[in-house]
Amino acid sequence: MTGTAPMTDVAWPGTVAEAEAVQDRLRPLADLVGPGPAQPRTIAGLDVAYAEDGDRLAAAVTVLDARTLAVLETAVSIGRAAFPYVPGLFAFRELPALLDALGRLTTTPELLVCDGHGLAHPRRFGLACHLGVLTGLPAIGVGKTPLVGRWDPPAEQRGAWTALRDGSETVGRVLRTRDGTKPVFVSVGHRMGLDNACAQVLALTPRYRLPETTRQADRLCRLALGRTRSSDLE
DNA sequence: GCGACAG
DNA sequence: ATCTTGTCGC
Repeated sequence: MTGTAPMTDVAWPGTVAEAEAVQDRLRPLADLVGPGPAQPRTIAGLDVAYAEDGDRLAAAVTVLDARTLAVLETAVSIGRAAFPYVPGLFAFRELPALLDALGRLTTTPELLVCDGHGLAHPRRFGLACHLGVLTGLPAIGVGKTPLVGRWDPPAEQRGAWTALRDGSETVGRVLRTRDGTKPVFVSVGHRMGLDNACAQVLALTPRYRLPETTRQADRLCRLALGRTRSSDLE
């Protein structure tokens, strides 16, 4: 009755200054060291696909069995971008849709793997931190390209890594998930330390560069967007 | 002042 | 993110 869209009845930033203020206010709530489950049973992947035209989007969550990587449950949410794309404020764009999709799951995943950064962010509060704090669930960020920081290229072998540093701080790791392939950028989100975050990412990438969780979510949101293209909400 | 800049 | 063909490699 009251909610199909979880965040529509609360204040949502309308300006860059407001959004940055929200990040500064929530940042202290993120747990950046909690070890998190060493052997999570279920891991969720989240991703969003956008329509070629405007800001119409489809968010997807896929819950996988951490051991077999089999898909256990999925959920999608169709909506519109809640904020323009601004590097550093990316979360405000898709958070409402992602939370809505998460709310449609019947099970609660033990870890969220986000498509984007966590601590490796200008104000140290990227999407993974934000999603983790709002849900209270352990969360990590896996980005395909850097947002902040400097690093040395890791060795070519899968598993090799180097520190991602911003100024004097280590904000994440540049991790090779496949021999001779472009590395990914792993950073802490909430309730899980960097060592475990990287271990989880390696366990999720037995064959491809990106985590299986992310790959499944990517497939699903693109499919959902296509299904709605010529039907649903105008 | 001039770039860089998650998705 | 999305728009896009072929091409190199396992």
